[in-house]
Amino acid sequence: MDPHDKSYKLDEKAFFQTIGDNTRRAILDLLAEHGELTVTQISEHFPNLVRSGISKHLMQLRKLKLVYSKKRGREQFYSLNPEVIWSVLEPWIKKYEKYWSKNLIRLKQAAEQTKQNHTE
Amino acid sequence: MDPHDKSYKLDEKAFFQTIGDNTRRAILDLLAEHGELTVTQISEHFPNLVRSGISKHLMQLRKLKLVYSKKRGREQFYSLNPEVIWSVLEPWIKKYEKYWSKNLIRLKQAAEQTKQNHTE
DNA sequence: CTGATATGTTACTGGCAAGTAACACAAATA
DNA sequence: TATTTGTGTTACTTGCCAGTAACATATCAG
Repeated sequence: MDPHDKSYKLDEKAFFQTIGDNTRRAILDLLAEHGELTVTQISEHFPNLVRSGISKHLMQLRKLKLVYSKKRGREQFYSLNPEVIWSVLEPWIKKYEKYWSKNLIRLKQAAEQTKQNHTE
Repeated sequence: MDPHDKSYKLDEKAFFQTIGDNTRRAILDLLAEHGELTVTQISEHFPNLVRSGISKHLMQLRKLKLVYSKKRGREQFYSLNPEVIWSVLEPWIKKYEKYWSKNLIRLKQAAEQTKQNHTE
């Protein structure tokens, strides 16, 4: 599966199974917090796992395009790809939106505050 | 977020693993569409699976409280519990909200339209 | 009561996925 | 050049889970 293939469509099953793993969800959290990290830097946060295992998790996240990855020298830098995460989550959420109007109103307020804080 | 903090990942893991299964996600879709269904009615939508397997899936959804269940006579009726679904999803989403302000703005609009259509 | 229907439970099996170890290879460094 | 460092790959093992079959229990119909 080519991560640069534009026609590649991420399915819900693969997505939810992927983030159903504690280690991969923790990796996404680390990337959300630190922005850009190498494999070694990520591995240092998991002293109970070997580095090659972390590398395998990162390859899965890459395949699903949940993370960006670019190589500089011999180091591979990973960072979050929130658009893809949202592109899978949003359609699934919207199927239930008729039950969730009140909750979405609350989320809307959070979004507006965020927009004020981040005028990017 | 500390990936070694055990308290934060328990519910999320079970939740994402649960909806990572195609059959269980399809069951939730059925309940979202039809409102309230018995085990037999749900099973009829899965001709390739035996009924006891569907019952096991429903028990998992019950255990996580993703569905309501009430017994009438010898029939067990299941329906969606969207509040619990959202209660797990929202905190996870919010960790990335600084990346998602634009997306949340769009979702807010959907929420407001929904509120107008369902004035409940 | 007798039998049929609706649901849940348990033991079992096959397949998949996480983790590891050992290796391969490229890039930096001495 | 030789060596170390950073990353990815492969074979292997282990544990878990979806699905099934057989059974248990409760409720309804005749």
